[in-house]
Amino acid sequence: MLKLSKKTEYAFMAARYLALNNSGHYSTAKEIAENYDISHQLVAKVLQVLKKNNIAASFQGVKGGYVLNKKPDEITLYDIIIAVEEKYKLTNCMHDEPTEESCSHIEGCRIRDPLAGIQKKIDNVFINTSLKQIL
Amino acid sequence: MLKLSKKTEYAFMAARYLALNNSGHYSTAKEIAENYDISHQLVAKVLQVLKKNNIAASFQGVKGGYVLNKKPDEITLYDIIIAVEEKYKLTNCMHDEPTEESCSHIEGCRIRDPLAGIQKKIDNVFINTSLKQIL
DNA sequence: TGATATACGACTATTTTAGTCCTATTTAAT
DNA sequence: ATTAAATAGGACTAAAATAGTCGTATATCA
Ligand code: SF4
Ligand code: SF4
Repeated sequence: MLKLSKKTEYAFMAARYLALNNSGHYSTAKEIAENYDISHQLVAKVLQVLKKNNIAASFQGVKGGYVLNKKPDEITLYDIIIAVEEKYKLTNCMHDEPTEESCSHIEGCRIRDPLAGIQKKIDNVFINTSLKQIL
Repeated sequence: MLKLSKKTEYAFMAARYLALNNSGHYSTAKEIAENYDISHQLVAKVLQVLKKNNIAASFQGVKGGYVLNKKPDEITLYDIIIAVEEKYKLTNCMHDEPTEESCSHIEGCRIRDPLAGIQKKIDNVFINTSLKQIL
């Protein structure tokens, strides 16, 4: 309930690592995994997603790895969350255009609008926190 | 990921209903369930918890039911969440005193403190929204 | 005494999250 | 050329959290 997924935590960690190690060489998934003591493969996937969303840039091959694509103060935690979590929303009905599919109670529901307001405020918490602030 | 549980949604709905129907008679779980088209039993449980936490008062028997224990502007969404969700926290390590039990990565983790700050901000979103504001 | 309500524990099913495994491709160094 | 180290990414499994049901006890009114 209102918990951050490990995926997001790993993305924060990885981005943080890249921000702190921007000197010349590319940082690898393995390197990051060992530094934070987390699964190599999970970090690898998260990095791939960060790359896809232009938060990081990647280089393949033996001396390959990742670097950040922007300055740490230009990347918000919101950017990272949105990149990594397809389902970041307080309720199901906030994803697609609301239908019976997304929530069977949508008909009689009277808390949708207030919750949308809450959602915005929570979004803002993450929008207003840059990667730089968690270094 | 950062989703409200149905339990919490039902608690919001139930509290809202009680706030809007405070005229004399006690509101029953069945009544609320029908009004919002949700499971009778789930609402019942949620109401029991609200009672336990002094957000609502209950009366047993044939003409029994529930009423709010405070005015809608004296009840925050945070109160309701805390009542209903034992595990409302961004990360596992924020629950008990952090040990290896709560998170195996706690040793090398460098994002715990920043996340604690985020947690407070999110708490404040719910603390600063009263039941009255979602009527 | 029957009907209707709260109270509450145990259980099941479903969904989401976390994590692993496997294979392909790219590239630097030997 | 070959090998080793890296990204890229799909398929799969395991574990945990969520959602929902069932059954039974107790209280109260008519
Ligand atoms: S219950 Fe209401 S708020 Fe919750 S998902 Fe359904 S429509 Fe949205
Ligand atoms: S990874 Fe860090 S922040 Fe996340 S639960 Fe473990 S200690 Fe807490």
